Amino acid sequence: MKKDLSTEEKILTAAKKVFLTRGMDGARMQDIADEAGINKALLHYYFRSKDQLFEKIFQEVAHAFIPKIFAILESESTLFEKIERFCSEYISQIITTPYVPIFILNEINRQPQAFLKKVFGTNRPPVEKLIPQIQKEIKAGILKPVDPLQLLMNTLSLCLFPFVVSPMIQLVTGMNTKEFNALMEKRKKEVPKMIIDSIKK
Amino acid sequence: MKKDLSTEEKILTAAKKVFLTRGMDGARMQDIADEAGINKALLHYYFRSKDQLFEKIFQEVAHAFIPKIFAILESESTLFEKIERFCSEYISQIITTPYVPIFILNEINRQPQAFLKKVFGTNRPPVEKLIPQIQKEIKAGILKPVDPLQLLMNTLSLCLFPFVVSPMIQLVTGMNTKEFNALMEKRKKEVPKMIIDSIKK
DNA sequence: ATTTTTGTTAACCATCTAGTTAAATCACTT
DNA sequence: AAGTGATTTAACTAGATGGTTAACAAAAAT
Repeated sequence: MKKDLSTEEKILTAAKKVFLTRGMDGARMQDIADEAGINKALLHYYFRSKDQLFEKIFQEVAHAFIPKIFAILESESTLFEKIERFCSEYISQIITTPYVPIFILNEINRQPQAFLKKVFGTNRPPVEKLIPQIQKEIKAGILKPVDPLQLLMNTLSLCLFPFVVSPMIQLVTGMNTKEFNALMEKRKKEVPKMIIDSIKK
Repeated sequence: MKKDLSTEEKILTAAKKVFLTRGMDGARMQDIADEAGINKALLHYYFRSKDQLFEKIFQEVAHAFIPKIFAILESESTLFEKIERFCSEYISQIITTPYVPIFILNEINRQPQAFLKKVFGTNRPPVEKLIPQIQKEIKAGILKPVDPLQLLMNTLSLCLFPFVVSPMIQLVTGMNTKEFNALMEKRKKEVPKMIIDSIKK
């Protein structure tokens, strides 16, 4: 049973592009077919329904995006090292896939419970392991007494939000994408510095 | 729905709710009619098309949301005062309209240039006036040498982003909306403190 | 009281869109 | 060359959706 992956690959690439830029509701199967250079019926031959195709793309995108958040946070480094690595590596990755954050945010808002289940299954997002470390470092006098949840929110906010408003930033400042990315490159050091300064004793 | 309200008000209230939670593409005219407790034809009697109705809601929402950002920043206060007032007042407002940020972000991404034109007309967003102040305070030795754009991004990120992921936060932590709002209340002081600490000499 | 204007509805229409079908074509085996 | 199954397409269907129409009701104007 030989499979010609090229058509399937073409479809997946096209679907990813269309779903990422237009969202589930805004995407049209015809647009995806056109983008892939094939007939619309062929889409349904490979992926029975729009829902299934979207699901496939969602899984691909979400699993390339979400778990990385937590992999670093679960390593054996110190908190400061984790923050530095997280910001740097995460910003690097998003520069290569700038449409992903808004796509993810929309899914979170469209169906939060389904989103959680699809991304983490029955497990909780592995943040709990981080909290003891923070508390330990507070007791050790390394950190100010800080709410771990606020810390996490600050980190995610500073890394992700600029990408979500990048069209706006580029339009207002007259930057092109390259210049905007250079700005984000700078943030790879500035953001962790700011966060660490705000929590270290 | 309240029966005292005029039909037009009922429609606008319903449309706002549906558009804010589902977005332009996800909203159905029938849903808006149902929400308003009227016939779908009556929608078209009052607002000729979906586009026009959406436009009306967009104007209302955007103009209640965006200019406030800049009003404070243009006042005569010191930079630190501006940052404190901005964070506090903005977070207060968003607590009362939590769906607005994601709605705005989606419009920014859907049609950035149209968004800018609709919100600011031909004028630029009035950020330019802030930059001289920052540069002045840097020369005066009050501030570290800081990129105004990065400062602005940080402020907006820390104020807005948590609301955009609030469904996620509430689900993961098990908070209800009231508890989440209490968390945001705390941020009204913590966020400006963090920002100011990061820039003051 | 009668006409006119405004507000409201049920039924309808046109178009869009996800999804199906049946026939054609290609790749490969015999 | 013919057969076989996988691939691809044009044409089609069913249902959703934005929008219209014509008739009717309520209110305002005369």
